[in-house]
Amino acid sequence: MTARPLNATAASLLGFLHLGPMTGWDLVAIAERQIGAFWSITQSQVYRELAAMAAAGLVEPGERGARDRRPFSITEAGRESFAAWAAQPPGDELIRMPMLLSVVFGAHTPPHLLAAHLASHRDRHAAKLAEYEDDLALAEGAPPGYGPDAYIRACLDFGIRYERAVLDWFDNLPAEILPDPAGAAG
Amino acid sequence: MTARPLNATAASLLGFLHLGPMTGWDLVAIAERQIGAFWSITQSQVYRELAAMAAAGLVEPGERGARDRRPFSITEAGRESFAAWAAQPPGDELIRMPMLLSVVFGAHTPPHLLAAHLASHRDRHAAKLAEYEDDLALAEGAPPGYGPDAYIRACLDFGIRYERAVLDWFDNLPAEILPDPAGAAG
DNA sequence: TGGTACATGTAACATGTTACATGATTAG
DNA sequence: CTAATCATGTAACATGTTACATGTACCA
Repeated sequence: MTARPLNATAASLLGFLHLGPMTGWDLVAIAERQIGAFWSITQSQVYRELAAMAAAGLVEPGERGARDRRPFSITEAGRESFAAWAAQPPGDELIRMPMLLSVVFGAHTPPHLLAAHLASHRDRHAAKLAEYEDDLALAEGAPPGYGPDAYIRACLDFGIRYERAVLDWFDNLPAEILPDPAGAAG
Repeated sequence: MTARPLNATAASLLGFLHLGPMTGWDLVAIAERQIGAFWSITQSQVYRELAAMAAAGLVEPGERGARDRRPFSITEAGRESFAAWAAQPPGDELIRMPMLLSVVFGAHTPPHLLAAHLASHRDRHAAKLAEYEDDLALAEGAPPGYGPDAYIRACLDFGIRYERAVLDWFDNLPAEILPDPAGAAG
């Protein structure tokens, strides 16, 4: 029915369904793991998009299994729709950093409070970096032909470079903004 | 009426209104210039939020001027609301990069097409970097006491580090993904 | 037998996007 | 006179978020 172009979220679900039939739950998990760093998806979105795509004939529900699992598989129309999406030039990135908003208006916040918030964010970014580096080590340890392909590794690499840049930024903030870099003794 | 906590978009409008009364148009322009890199706002959002905040008593419309300009000023309640927002720990960042989505599913796209899309994005990032670097040069050239404060400069610095990291990523993609880095002769 | 993880789904709402309608003012 | 820019606003829709309701199966 719907010839409307796919949105990126729906498209990514179709992308994963190329690997085989999956339930909404599976899709949430794989999306979180593989694209969570630069494309967040919530559970209710997944079920909503699956329902819409099923109505549009892009996916097909299979038999309900144990625990009411309902696997969806991609249809031929779904593959075509996905291919059309993939051929389009990707849109511009969207970055929303409430933390930087806090920084721009930093003059309105008690300095110790702003510093504490920044330190907390720095920790989170450090943790993410560590996580991505672990993933990369795993990827590189995988026997040839196994493990993530070059495309997926490139995304991991992006995450690592991004997090490193963010940490560098934290560590080079002027003392008036972040007096005592988290984790540093002196 | 509304004691509901501010959303970040509304809060940033209030933040700018600390500088003095502004019209919706002015706010769009200043937001685009100062926080556009990490917080996008559209015109219709601005007018909607202004209307909502006026209803909630956080801003007050002034007399209409030439060209029907309608300046809004922040009220005392608005200042309080903004201060409360600013004291909260900033939320997590949200990054949405359709380009990386294209990369993850890169195996489904004709290589020359993907490469062309990537090259185009690389150009855009290079342009942004140049723009931020110009801004920084301007900021550093300003006489002491004029020009952007340390907080605003820190955000600029973020933009520069971010764009550099992105460009480095492009320039280190494996040849199977981006065979001929844009702008490079050999 | 009780807690945790699995699994699906809905409802209500907030936020963001796109397109359009309308008109004033200015510069050439 | 006319095109560009300034300026406000609405309508319709798409997308994203949060909270909740319901129930299954595994494991200690």
